[in-house]
Amino acid sequence: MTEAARHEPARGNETRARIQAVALELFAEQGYDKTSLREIAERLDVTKAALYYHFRSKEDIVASLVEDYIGQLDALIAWARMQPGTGGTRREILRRYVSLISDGREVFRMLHQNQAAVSSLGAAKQRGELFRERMTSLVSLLTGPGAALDEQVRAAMVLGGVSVGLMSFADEVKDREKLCSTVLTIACDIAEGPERSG
Amino acid sequence: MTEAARHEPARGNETRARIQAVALELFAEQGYDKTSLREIAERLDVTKAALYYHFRSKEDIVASLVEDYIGQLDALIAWARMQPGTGGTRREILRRYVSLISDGREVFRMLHQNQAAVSSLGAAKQRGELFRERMTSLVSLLTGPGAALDEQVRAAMVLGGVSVGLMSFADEVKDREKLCSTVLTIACDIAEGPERSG
DNA sequence: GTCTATAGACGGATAGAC
DNA sequence: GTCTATCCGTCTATAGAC
Repeated sequence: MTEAARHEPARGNETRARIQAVALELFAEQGYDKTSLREIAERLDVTKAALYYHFRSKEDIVASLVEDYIGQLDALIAWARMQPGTGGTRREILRRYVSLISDGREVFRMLHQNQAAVSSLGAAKQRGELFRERMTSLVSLLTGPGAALDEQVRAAMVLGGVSVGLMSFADEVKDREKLCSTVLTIACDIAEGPERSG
Repeated sequence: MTEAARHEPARGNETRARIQAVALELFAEQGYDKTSLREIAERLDVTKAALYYHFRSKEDIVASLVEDYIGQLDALIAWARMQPGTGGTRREILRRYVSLISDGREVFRMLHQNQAAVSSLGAAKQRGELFRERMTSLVSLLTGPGAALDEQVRAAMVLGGVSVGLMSFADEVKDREKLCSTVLTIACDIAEGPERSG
């Protein structure tokens, strides 16, 4: 074959990517339910029907957006499960988690602005509750098995704090790298809080 | 008048409250947009039209739900503005904030599951961005004016952590008071972190 | 790959009887 | 306060031409 694989024509994927970009922006901005396919199509100067060439349904568009992000989260969890439960591992988990959210901040924001809408998606249900489940896993990995309640609460608060810290200041900071390292430093500080004597 | 005030008949307010309760549950469970007035009416064994006697619109229902919660948040901010910027004040802000979220956890959950949907409500826009604005105020009150970036980030992470901590474990803990005090203790610990030497 | 046209369903909201 | 009936708008999705 002198060309790219038949079912992945270059132009087609370009258009597909443009659809995803516009959909992501609109979903995050004004919500999944309030964004119609007509609106997405208008922004791209195509018609609704054109969208259906690239995606089976509206749900399919959001699913394609979430897919990669969830995959990375699962990869992080899988990696963490194979590491020793040391302080160094926990810091590395947080470091990777911060990077993951920072890199996928658009999707992350969209996801959290539309939790109810996205959670009730058929595909989402098959994959389990998108977030709750993964957050529980990460909490376990940060605390170790059979941790006391307050350790679990602390770990959950660290993860929640990372999200809020990154998202709240994402738009009003010039140097994203610096924001990430600030958040990471604080997160590690919090996570190690109760074990300072150990 | 031997009866209650004419425009607040007992039965009417009972029904109104039942509508609010059902709506809150459904909005939180499956989302604002995916919950139709027909569905709410069916649960109450009345018709859609009956709902319109108690509320002008669907938007009006959710607005009535949010009203009280936002009012309490504003009251907390107003109170905090009149206090001295001491460590004791900051702890008291956090204590009240924890109570506020714990008491209004149903509304809080609904609100966060439907951020996009609720934010684009007309009434919401008039009151300013429901959350962002208030969170910024609270961050200022926790850090004092002109704080460095990392102090602001830390304060934002504390507030985010409180929400996540309370919501994540709300369903799997028997003693809510204890969860609140655990979260508060950790929140204060985090908030005081960088000032330990001062 | 993109178009026009339309099917088919559902939602919010109102009118007016009781 | 609650009902029946209905209007009108919008949406997702599909059929079929180009």
